Amino acid sequence: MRAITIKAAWNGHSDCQRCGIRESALFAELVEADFALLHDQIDDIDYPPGAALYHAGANGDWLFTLRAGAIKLVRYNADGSQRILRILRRGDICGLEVLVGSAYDHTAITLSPVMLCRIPRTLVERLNRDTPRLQKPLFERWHAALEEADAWLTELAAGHADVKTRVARLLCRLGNDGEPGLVTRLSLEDIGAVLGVAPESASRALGSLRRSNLLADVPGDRHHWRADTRGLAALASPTREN
Amino acid sequence: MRAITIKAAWNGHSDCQRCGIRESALFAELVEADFALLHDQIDDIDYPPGAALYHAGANGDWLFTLRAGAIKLVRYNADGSQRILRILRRGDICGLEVLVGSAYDHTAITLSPVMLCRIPRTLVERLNRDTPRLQKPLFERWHAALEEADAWLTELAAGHADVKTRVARLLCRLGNDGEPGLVTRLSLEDIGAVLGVAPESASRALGSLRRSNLLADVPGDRHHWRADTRGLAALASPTREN
DNA sequence: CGATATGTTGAAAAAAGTCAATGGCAGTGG
DNA sequence: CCACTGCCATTGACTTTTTTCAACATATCG
Repeated sequence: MRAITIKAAWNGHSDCQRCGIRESALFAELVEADFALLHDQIDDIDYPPGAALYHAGANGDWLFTLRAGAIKLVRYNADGSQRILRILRRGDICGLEVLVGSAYDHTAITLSPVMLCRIPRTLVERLNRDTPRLQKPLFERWHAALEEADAWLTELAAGHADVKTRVARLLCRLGNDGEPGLVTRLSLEDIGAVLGVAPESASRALGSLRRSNLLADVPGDRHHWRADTRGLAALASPTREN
Repeated sequence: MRAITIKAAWNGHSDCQRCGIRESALFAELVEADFALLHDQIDDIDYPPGAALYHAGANGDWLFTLRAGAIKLVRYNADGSQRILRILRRGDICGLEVLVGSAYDHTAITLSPVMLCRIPRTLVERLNRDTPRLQKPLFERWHAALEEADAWLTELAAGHADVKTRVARLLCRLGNDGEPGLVTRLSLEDIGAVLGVAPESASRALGSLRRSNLLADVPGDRHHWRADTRGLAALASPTREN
């Protein structure tokens, strides 16, 4: 591990009322009056790939809403190896746990250039006290996180599916909403840390997918792959009729 | 799979104010006045082993608090195999998700004789609307469920640990609070469904643990094992100094 | 007392891990 | 501009772990 000096770029305060992901954001159901409280408290920040938003166990003063890019939530084992527990995409929230305890449960690291909103914990707590409108979205966020964890346990964890199948499933989950066929690229080490396999095994699985024309590099773009989403999905689901 | 006719025994309404797990229960922080609302709405029910509390996708009208015994939360794959996502113990809640959507996310099946409280969804919703005291415990429950899912992903899912180690970790999690050294017994199929391994592999791991005197059957009790918790923990954690 | 479930064990096959060598590519510094 | 270095990915050969298939044991239940 090397020390990285990351310069996060501050883009000013967020205008939540005109936010591009407003309809899916935490504050979707707030009304005009509520937004007065938000003014100047939420910062709009960019991070380069590989930046740490926060570390597991650290005291948490902020929640984050991801507006573009991808973030991995990581936990480190006693032996120093990492395990990736979730990968967050546009519209996802991270750091929700600071509303319960005050420490972060995971380490959050950017996988690509990231644009996000940084929301003070105290603001969410105050809004939640003052209006009943925030509670439902908060419950829904908890539920979504749990659903995601459950899906990883069923689809991505070992058992009844070989590495190639699970890599295909992972790639399906990494699809970019905007451009179909474009998936965010992970390092072999990261794929290994998601699936619990050796990086070499991940490489062999990717190689096999490439040879089947289900996956290809994007020339000049080291942050994405080009993927045959339908083909991968067919491989990923055991929908064979026999 | 065989059809089972299960007769659940109704023990009358619960007296939440004098509940044995009151301090850790959902309603721990309610005050005297709130309990008036609870009267006669919460049922105290017993289930035999192998009973289904509810099925994934079914409409959910109840939450459950587990007062004794163990419950598995299961999801079925397309090919009919089961995956166990969590195992709930005394004090745990299941069915929280009905507060968000109205359908259950998993199938809940008892692993042993179970005593639980059945709470109507509408009651929790009303209480949560009328008093602010329920929100914090609800958030904490969501958080606890997510923590548990994350722990399973890191400790029990494959990767950097062989079957024997993971079985040892699972057994550590199955310890009974009341009687140290007594752990709730799972079938080989269930262990397989938790760890994502074949039942035969689970059997071999258990055999190895038995031969090391870390595990033994309890004569006359098919619902428990006797385990050397310290020895298992030593096996489970990679805390070797070398 | 069979009949069915569940658990155990052995032997062979398959999957994945490990170790090591190689190649490409980006960034660095002459 | 080019060699050099470090990082990451790929590939092969070999080892280990786990699965699979099968046979057999044990227990429960009508």
